Amino acid sequence: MKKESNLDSFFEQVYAVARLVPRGRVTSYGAIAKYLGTARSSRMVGWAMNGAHQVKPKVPAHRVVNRVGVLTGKHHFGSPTKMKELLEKEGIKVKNDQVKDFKELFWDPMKELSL
DNA sequence: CGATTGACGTACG
DNA sequence: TCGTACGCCAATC
Repeated sequence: MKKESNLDSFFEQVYAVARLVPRGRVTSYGAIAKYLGTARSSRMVGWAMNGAHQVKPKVPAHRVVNRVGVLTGKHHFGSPTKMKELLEKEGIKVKNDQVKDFKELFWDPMKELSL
């Protein structure tokens, strides 16, 4: 069985960065997309997350939100509140499906990994 | 096979 | 400054 999911696919790159997000931190689709050089293909990052649950190891997609810190993909975690629960469990405060202090909790791959 | 949608973001008016 | 339009690429209908 051949698996081309070896950093070859754009999705795998997204998974790699998402997995690098430290606990208690969050990042945005655009940040990952831009880090990969496809800032305009931010949508693809979201699509990649679509398979994040079936990837191994599992990808902490709950730490990935849109650029405003809104849990846009909360509905894809099985339950519309699962994402919020996971974030709060990591110490991240979520209010109205929105991450509090998102700017402070924001984990920029380009800045952290490029440092 | 063609059109539409989708976990977003940037550009333009 | 706020609102609207477009782009991106893949999957689904």
